Amino acid sequence: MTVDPTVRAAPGPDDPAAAVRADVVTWFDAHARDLPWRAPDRTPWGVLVSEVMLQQTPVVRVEPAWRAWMARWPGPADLAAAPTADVLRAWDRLGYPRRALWLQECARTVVERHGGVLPEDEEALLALPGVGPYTAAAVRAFAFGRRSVVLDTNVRRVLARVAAGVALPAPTQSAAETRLAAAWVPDDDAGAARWSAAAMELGALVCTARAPRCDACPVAERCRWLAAGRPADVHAHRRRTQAWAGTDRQARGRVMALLREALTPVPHDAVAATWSDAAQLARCLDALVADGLVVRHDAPGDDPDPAVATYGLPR
DNA sequence: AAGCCGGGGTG
DNA sequence: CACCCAGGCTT
Repeated sequence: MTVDPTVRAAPGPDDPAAAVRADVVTWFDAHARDLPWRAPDRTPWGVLVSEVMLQQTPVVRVEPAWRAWMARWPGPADLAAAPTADVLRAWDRLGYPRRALWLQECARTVVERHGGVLPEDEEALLALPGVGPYTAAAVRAFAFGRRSVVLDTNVRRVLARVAAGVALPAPTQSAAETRLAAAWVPDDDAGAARWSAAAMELGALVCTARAPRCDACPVAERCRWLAAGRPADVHAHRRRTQAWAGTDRQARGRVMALLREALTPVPHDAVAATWSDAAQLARCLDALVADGLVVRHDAPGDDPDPAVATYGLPR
């Protein structure tokens, strides 16, 4: 079904949502973290870089990486011209290195299709590699100060508790949830951007997933979940934590860590030493090559035997 | 809608 | 040691 993004919050002085928004924004003004991508000298491109890095990676790990990254490649043209191997090394251990690939592709698209200027239009943003509904909305709000429905894991959790009265949002995002979030976003551009930033910050610092600090919450008196006695998560039985040990993701991570450190192509034997299951490693290497994260150099005489090939990061 | 894709800090 | 983190892409 389609969701009308023009749905507005009900006006009026007795609107409880408006009261919550006002208090959350006031709290944000006093408690917002001093993050570099919020600094006055930030650029729209810098905001986009931060949003991509923050996809599933915590703020504390992103901050130093973002500073180094922006110092090295300040704008999309700089990143577009960089060797991909350097980009993947700079990504370091932020995780999900395909994001680094997408970010460079994004930079090249911005240069080629938008003259090196990040577009404000939501459709144009969504068309960029690695930019999905969240990131497009976040860039519109935080880089350009435009109204958008920013719905990340923090906002989902805040609305689940304050508005819906449940411990945590459902495992998968619903259309009703998007509609609710849209209804909570103020009409005006500046107010909308401020609310989104404030709601995310509240979710990150106070209304946390693990141990919420309701005693420090600016809207504790209006929270449906707290009023209900903080009932347990209804969806707990459906949540499945992703396995790690022995998975392809761990194997891929081993390979990428090895190749990031290598200054010259790595012989297959050295790659094989990082993983005991040879068949699994072979699959992962094929997948990494297909993803564009790894390049396989066949031995002279065009021998396709993977056992005598060498591996490296793409130039 | 569900599965896949890193890595590390934390309760 | 399970859980969580400013998600996106593919099927």
